Formats: sequence, C-alpha cells, structure tokens
Amino acid sequence: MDTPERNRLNTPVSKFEDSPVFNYINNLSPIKTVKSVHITQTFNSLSFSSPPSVFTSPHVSCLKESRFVSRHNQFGTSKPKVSSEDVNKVHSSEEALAIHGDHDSNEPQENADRGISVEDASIELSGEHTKFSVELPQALQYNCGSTSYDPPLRDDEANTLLELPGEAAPEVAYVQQIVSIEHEVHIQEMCQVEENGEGADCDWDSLLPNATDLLLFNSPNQAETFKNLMQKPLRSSMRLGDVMSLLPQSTLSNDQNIHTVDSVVPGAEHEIEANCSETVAINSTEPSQDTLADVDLSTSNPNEKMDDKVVSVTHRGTRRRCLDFEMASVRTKNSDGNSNASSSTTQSEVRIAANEKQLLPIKRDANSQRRMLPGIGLHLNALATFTDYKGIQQSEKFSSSGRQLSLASSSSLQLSASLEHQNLVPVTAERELDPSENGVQPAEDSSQAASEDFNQNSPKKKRRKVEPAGDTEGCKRCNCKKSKCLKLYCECFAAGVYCIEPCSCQDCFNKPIHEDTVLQTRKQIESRNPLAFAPKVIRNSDSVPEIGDDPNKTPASARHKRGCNCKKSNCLKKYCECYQGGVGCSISCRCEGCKNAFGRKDGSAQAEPEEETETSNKGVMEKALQKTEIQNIEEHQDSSVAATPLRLSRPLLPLPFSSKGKPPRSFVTTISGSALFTSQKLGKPNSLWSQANKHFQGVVPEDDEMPDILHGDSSPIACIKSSSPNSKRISSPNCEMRSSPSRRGGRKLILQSIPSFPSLTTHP
DNA sequence: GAGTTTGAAACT
DNA sequence: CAGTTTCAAACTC
Repeated sequence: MDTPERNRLNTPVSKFEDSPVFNYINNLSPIKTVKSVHITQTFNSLSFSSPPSVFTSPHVSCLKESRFVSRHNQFGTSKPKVSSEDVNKVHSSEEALAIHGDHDSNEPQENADRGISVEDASIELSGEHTKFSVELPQALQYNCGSTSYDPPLRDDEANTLLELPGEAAPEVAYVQQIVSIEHEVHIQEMCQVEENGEGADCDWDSLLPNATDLLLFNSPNQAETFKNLMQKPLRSSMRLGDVMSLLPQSTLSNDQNIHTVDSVVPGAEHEIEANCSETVAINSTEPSQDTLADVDLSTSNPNEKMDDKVVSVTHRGTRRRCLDFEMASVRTKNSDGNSNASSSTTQSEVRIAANEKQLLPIKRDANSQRRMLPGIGLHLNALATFTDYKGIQQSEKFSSSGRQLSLASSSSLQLSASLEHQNLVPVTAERELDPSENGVQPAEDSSQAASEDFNQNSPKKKRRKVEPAGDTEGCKRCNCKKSKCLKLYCECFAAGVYCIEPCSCQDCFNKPIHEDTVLQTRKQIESRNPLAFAPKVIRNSDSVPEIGDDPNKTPASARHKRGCNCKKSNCLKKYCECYQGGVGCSISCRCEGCKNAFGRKDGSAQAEPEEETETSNKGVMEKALQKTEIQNIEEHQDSSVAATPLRLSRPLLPLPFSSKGKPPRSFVTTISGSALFTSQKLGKPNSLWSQANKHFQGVVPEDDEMPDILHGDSSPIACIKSSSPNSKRISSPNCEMRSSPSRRGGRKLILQSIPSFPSLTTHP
C-alpha cells in the first residue's frame, strides 16, 4: 500500500520519510529533544498534540477538547488547567506543574486533589524512592498530571507550547499520558506482582496513598481497598525486574511503546519506567543511563499479564491510528523539531529502535500499516478494540469505577483505559493517552508495530480476529484507485481520516506525509460544499428541519442531510445513504420506491430504525442489529469524539444503526473519534454524527443506558448541544469542564473525529 | 476474488 | 441546475 503510493505520490518526501535514515533521524530527534529539555518538552508534548492534523476540523475539536480540563478537574486543579483550552491554561498548567512538582515530591494528597491520578502517583513513588519526582522535569510531571490523558492542548496552547524550547514535547506529553495511565495499571499490576515484595527500598506505603489517589478510584472504598492491596505488594521495592515482569513481553520486546515514549521524552521514559518500576523511575532521573536497557534486560518475562498487555497493545495500535491521524501534522513538526535531537542517548539504542517504530509510522514495516491515520481512526480502533475484547462492559464498569483514569474524556482514551484496566495492561495507556489525542502517526505505528511485535504472540491478531477482518469496522479502509483518496469518494478522506495500512488504496495522498495536499483538497471541497465533511445524517428532529416538519415523512429522529437519490435499491441497501446511516428517508430524499426500513420517505415506514428495526424486514437490518452493539459503541465513540470523548467508553449505545453501516473508521479517529475523531467517518460517519447528534439531543436516554463514564460524557454532550445546535461536535468548554472530572481521557480524540465543520467548537 | 450494481461525487 | 461521467462501495456470484 504505502510503498506504491509513496513511490508515486510521495515521491521525494515520502521516499525520504520512508527511508530508514529518515526514520532513524526522526527517532533520534525526539529523544534528543526530550533529553535536552525535559520541562519544555512537556509543554511541547502538549503542543505536540495540538498540531492540527490534516483534517482541520478534528484538530480544532481536539484542541477544544481540552476537555482535559474536565479530567483535570477530576484530578485536580493543575490538570484542569492544562486541559483548559485557554492559553492561560497553559500557563496555569505550567504553574500547576511547578506546583505539582513540588507537591508531588512532597505531598501526595495534592495529587489526589489534583486528580493527578496515576501519573502523580508514579512520580511520587519515584520521588519517594529516589525523589524522582523532583528530578523529573516539570514537564513530565506536568504532563503526568495533566495528561493523564489529557488531551491535546489547544492550538493556542499548543502554539505556546511549541514555542517552548523543548521540541520533543509532543511525544513527551504523549508519553506522560501513557505513563500516567500505565502507572495506574502498573501500579495495580505491580502490587499484585510484587506481592513477593522484596524490598523495602521503596516506601510504598507513603506512595500508596498517592497511588491510590492516582488510581482515581471513584469511590473511597475502592481507593482504600486498592491501597490495602497495594501496600502489601508495593511495599516491597519494585525493581525494574519486577516491573519488567509485570510488563508483558510486549513491553520488553515491544517496549516500543514504552521505549518509544522513553526515547522520545526522557521524562517520559522516566515516567514510564516509573510505571513499570521504581527503579525505572530512578533511572529516569538519569536520562543518560540505560535504565531502559537495564529494564529490558532485567525483565525477563512477564508472563502473567502478557496477554492482557498484548491486548492492550493491540488496542494501542488501533488507537494510535486515530491519534496518529491528528498527529500527522504534529509529526511533521516533531520530526522537524526532533530532527535536531541528536543524541538520543541513553535510553539505549534499543529503545530507539523501538521508538523508531512507534514514532515513525512510516517505518512500519511490512505490515504496512500505513499510517493509520490518527484521528478518526482512533475511534474506530477503540471501538474495535472494545469489541474485540468485549471487555467493553467490563470496561464500562471499570470506567465507571475508575473512570477517572481514562474515562476522562476521550472516548478512545476511555476505551483504552477501560480496556487496559481490564486487561491491566499498562502499556496501552501510553497509546491511549496521547496518541489517540495527538494522533501522531508514529504512535500508531509504534503501537501497532508494538502490538504486532507483541502480537506475534497475538495482539493484533486478536484484534483482527475479533474484529472482522475488515476493519472491523473499526478501522475502515478505502480501496480507492483513482481518486488518490483525496475526494469524497474515499471513505477515509470523507471521514477526515488518513488512510492506513489496511487501506487498499492506490496512489494515496491521504496520508500525513501529504498533509498539505490533503488540507488543500479538503478546503477546496469545503469551499464547494461547506458541509461536505459534515455528517450526512443528522440526528434529531432538531437538527433536521426536514424531520421536524413532517413527522410522517420523517419518522426517524435522524435524517439524512441531503436525502438519498436511490432508484433501484429501494433504500434497502447500503447504497442508500439514509439506510446506511440508519435513518429513514425524508422529504428531502428523491428516492424511488423507498422502502427504507428506518422510515420511508412517504412516512409509511417507521421512522426509527433502531427500535423498529424492522429487523424482520431485512437481513440487512439483522446484520445491522448484530453490529449494533459494536456500532453503538462506535457511535458513542464517534459521538464522543465529536462531542465528547467519554462516550467512547460507553460501549453500548442504543443508537440505531446509524453507524452500523460502516464502522466508523476510526473511529475514531478521531478521527482522532474517538481521535479519534473527526471521525468523520461518520459514514458511517454520518451515522456517527447522527448518533452523536442523538446523544446530544437525547442525552438523557443515552445516559441511562450509558455507563457511568458515558454519563460523564453526557453532561458534556448536553453542553455541546446547548453550545452547538445540531450537533456539531464541538463541545463547549463548559462541557469540557464538566466532563473533565469524570473523564480524563482523551478529549483529543473527540476533536479529531469531529469534522471540520464543527466549528462549533469553541465554546468558550 | 472477480465482476456487477448502485448511487454519490465530480464534472460539464 | 440538470445531465453526464467518474468513482468506489456494496453487492452478487
């Protein structure tokens, strides 16, 4: 896939990027930067996420999504600040960070207050042991705090961040997030693993409190319970070896995720390692050291949670796509900035290698995973993951209980978090965090690559297995041959997502490498039709004038924006956009012989497919129903993506088919939809949108069904509604704020997923 | 997997 | 805006 396209299209650039040298450089660069400036990096990292992806809308949304704030809120003030969109936030965040830095080392409670959650905990832990926290660059801490999932900063913020010296930042941030997540997971794992506990080196007890805080147990009881657990095991000093053991093979072999992160950002490494083990954290203090290497070496095999981890890894991969998507732009920046980085140094070359994979999506080898675009893809991915793992429900529970961690906002994150939690895979967290949000391709790659690597055992395979081969929906792929994936013919492009490996497209320009081209093309199309990338299906009578007007004609709550023009399919096949979107035909439709199960144009049919689903009517319907769960999830993600991240976590939405038809690519992606996502892919994107719209509209009902996590989102959604009438994805800041508490997760995803038009966004 | 059908997107 | 062509997904075999 890539190769051909690259060769043709990319030509110099693509080739250049493809070249091993380029990749290597990229890898190196990030590392250097990180090392060079820890703190700054952090910020950078933030900025990193910010960079607009090709698909503007998503990015914008992402920025907006800063919902992180909401997360932060949960965690604590500091994070919120970070998350907060306002540039001020950045500053505030910095301040907060600085504060945290102090606090972290000193006060655990603060963490709790902050809602720092895992990250903080990790830091604190390290701090206690080694006082790692202090040593850690503020940036890291900051990130940690903010991150955990924090969503990418706003553009403004990003810019400011970018200005900061550190270049590596993006990745750093990413790493941090991951770390934070991982910390949580790892902590748990470690507790379990280390029960053997050797050591007394660490004062786990002291740490524990923090850790618990970090964990973000929803309920005090949980926290206590957790503490108890932790104390036993944790008290023993954790060693890299232990950590390693904890970490799944994937971690080791694949470390990529971790390594990558590490390599990218020194601080990140620390954190990550910290997650893994205290020693790691210590190492982190010493960037130059090959702590990582040590770790790797030490780690022998962690069998235990390998599977889980593997799974998580897989998820990551998916997620990353979405993220990557967004990241694309970022990457570019990063690559540029990072390129500087010369000496990766310490983290040992191994890491670098790993990093390379992760960082450079392009590299991906063979798999080809092209690039999974970030953004939307995320959502989809997330969805896919969910489906695959099924843990969805569990995840929900988890989220509900632990929502704090991932749940936060981004659906993708949430998903990942939930998944991870379930799986207990720390690694995933990494991906979830930033990648999704950022959508950096590298992340994807790395994630995927890592997953693959791991998976040789199985991770990806699982995913794939679980998910239907095709993408499962989650990740859709296009098969464009002549459009170069720069026209709406291309599902990926239409969804605002970059094409990924799975795509069978030829001469594809819908890649991060061609971001400029993609953007330009997109603009052109939008100039021609401002709603070209908007969801085709609008949920709710509100959104659709049509519907409101004629209930009969428009039975369904959602309608296709333009209406279909079917002549032969009787609106009973996916050829029909209305049907595909799971909505009934409306007056606006020019279809002939409409028999749309979701609602006929004449109104004879019922409107709502969902309920009606005249499943009996059509096998299609049945199929749709079958997919419904997944779709619902996706939808949620999408919606979440669009509106709020949280939804992702929700696995099940009652949504009708809407999404079903196609799985949203990425979901998210949403586009970096869930990345992910502009998700654009509403296409199902439409459906997604429609669903999203529904969510907005009918937040309440959804909420009911929705898991706690989702609920969290719901509020945001509501906000969104208020803020943006029909749907549009953009969530208002307020919403974010609200949501933030519950959601920490990836808001970016949402943004990404959101199509450009969502201008709504801004909520402020 | 190849070929056909279909309707949206793009073009005129 | 209408008609035609192009395109890729959806569908069928």
